[in-house]
Amino acid sequence: MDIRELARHLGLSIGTVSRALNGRKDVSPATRKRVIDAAKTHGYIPNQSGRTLRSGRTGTIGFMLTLEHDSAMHGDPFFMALLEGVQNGLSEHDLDLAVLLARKGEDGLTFLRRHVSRGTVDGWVLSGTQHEDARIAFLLDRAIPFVALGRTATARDYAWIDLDFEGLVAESMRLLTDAGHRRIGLVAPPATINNSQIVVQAYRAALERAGIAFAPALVHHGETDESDGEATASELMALPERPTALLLMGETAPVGAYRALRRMGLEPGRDVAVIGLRDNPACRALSPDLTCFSLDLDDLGLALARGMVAMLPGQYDATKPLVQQLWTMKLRLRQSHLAPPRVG
Amino acid sequence: MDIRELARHLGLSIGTVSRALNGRKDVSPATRKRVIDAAKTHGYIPNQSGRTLRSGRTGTIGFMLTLEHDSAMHGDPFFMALLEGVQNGLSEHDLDLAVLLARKGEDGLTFLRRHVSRGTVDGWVLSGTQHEDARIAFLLDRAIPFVALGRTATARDYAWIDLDFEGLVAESMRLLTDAGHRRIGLVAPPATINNSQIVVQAYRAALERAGIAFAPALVHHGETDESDGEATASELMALPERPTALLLMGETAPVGAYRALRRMGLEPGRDVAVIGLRDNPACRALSPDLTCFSLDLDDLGLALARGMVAMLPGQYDATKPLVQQLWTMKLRLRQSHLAPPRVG
DNA sequence: CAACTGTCCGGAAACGTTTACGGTCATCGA
DNA sequence: TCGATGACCGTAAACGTTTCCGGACAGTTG
Repeated sequence: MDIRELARHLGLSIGTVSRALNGRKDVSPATRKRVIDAAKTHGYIPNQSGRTLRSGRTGTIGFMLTLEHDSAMHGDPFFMALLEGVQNGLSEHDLDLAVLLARKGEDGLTFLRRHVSRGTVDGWVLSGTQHEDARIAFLLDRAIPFVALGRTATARDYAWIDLDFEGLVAESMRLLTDAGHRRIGLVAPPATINNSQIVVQAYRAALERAGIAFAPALVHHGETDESDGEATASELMALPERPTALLLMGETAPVGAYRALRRMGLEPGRDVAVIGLRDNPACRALSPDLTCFSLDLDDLGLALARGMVAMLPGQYDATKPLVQQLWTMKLRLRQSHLAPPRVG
Repeated sequence: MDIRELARHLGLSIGTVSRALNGRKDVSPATRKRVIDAAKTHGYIPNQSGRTLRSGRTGTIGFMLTLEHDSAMHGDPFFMALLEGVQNGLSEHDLDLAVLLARKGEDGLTFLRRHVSRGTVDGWVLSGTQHEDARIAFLLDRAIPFVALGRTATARDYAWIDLDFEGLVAESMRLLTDAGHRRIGLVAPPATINNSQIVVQAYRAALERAGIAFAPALVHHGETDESDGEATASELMALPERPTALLLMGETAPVGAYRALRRMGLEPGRDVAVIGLRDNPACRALSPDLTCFSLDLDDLGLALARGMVAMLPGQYDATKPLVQQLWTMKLRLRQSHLAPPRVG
């Protein structure tokens, strides 16, 4: 069933049917209703290729998932929950969400270039932003709508939403330094990831505020999944002057860290203070309960969708400021941070 | 840069350029090379809408994610890891993967109908198959290629890959009944989900084999996420004759169950035997270590991709049998199942 | 040498939709 | 009453690509 057939059924021209369905002017209310009813009963749904080819619009927003640098996301429940929020926000504007994965060995830029020239989607939600992110420049240069989940180093203006890692780290560090901890291990994402830089800066600022010297050995950059959490926790605790507290900026890193600590005969929350990143199922499974931060992913997804829609040609208003939001996460005080600053 | 411009650059016709790029006959090796080189240097990538409109092929496979009945997947790391495997398998055939989410309040069938008539993708990977799944019939009727992750009740023949829940439950039950457990609580997915039926059947068969009467009160159907795991574990343990063992068929249900047990003063693995479904980060965080089953999601994803590709028009061979695989999961014996069958 | 065969390429018609542009009425104000 | 103004609808040209068809030419065969 295509538009031609539907038009024939109605005794109308193709053009009128199209205008009626798309809510354009130059159609009488009576015929519009007639067309819409007929479309419904005949189950007519416009072919997307034809529509896109002509109008340039796809009605779909792409969520770019690279799995390239962020292997930490594999077992990561973060995105699954986020996606639903994004789709809900987009549904309000009759848009669909398509999560696109880069191919094996394909870097983010060629992935994006490929999909952009193919015209797969109308706009992009970017995640896992690097400190220097070529994707941002690429999209800005061609004026392609996007919103980034995460900031980057660029001076150029673009729409982003990011978690308030500064605040999160500052709050964690205050908690620990106030309790007397002076050697605090930090597990941060790979240095290329923008958040990693932010985390380390906030960490150093907190140290300075507390009058503690910065010890590079206490900071570890790398993947932040479970196995890496285990490996780096072991390394940190094997240091000659080992830390009395650990700050783990990964979704599942605490799971591995707990295991590493126990293997060394150390009990989290009693012998070593531990603070995690986000209150996810994996972290909720830990015992003693992990002190970490919580976040409503549905809301975050909704905000991303709204930010995205605001960038679309129909909605875009150059006079309005771009969406640039910092999302604070709420500290969940539990037991794992309670270990006193005992020296090993 | 479109094909017309590229053709002009080369002094060739559009048709020849298209044929050269698509590896068709009727092009001399010399000009083919010239065309391909020019396309690369000029960064020409065919527009997908034009291509699809004419050929009917999109070069994309859709992974249908409903989030409708399976809210258990929200915090579920299962799919994230699976998707990468699927994409890797599809990349071998130059196909892309698009994860499509149903809109809020949109049921699976209308979602599918919408995308099928829009021509979004060439084929589908279905998950969360219901016992009576209208999507299967819909796709079969229109001869649209698909592979389902999960079986259904239909007698019709189609491609599927499923986890061996029969074997998984049988092995778990044998473990428990051999140890003397006679009251075993079961937490299964909602009854509409096909796996739920299989699980319960295997559960009942195992009981019969062990000469134990079936007690309906010990079986709970419902969501199997963390909070539901907590709620149903509480319910089951509040029974007048409470179970001495729990079999939890959800990714994160054990996390909630552990919490529920401890709140009642019961220690998993000592006072109550617990067996979980899959060895994911959340379950690895539990202590005592959860006895459960492991599975290589990369391989599973790859198999899904291969099964999908085999259904595509170019590859489909009616003489070959459809992909219908049962994937066995390996039992990981740890501590949580060790509780003796003490009566409360 | 004629007829045939095959290789390589250009021309042009699709695919299904949107949308600019005219055209036909009826209505309205002067 | 007549031109002007809208309201409404049909026509046709795009959008970018694939693919069928036929033509030109060279090589091969009888």
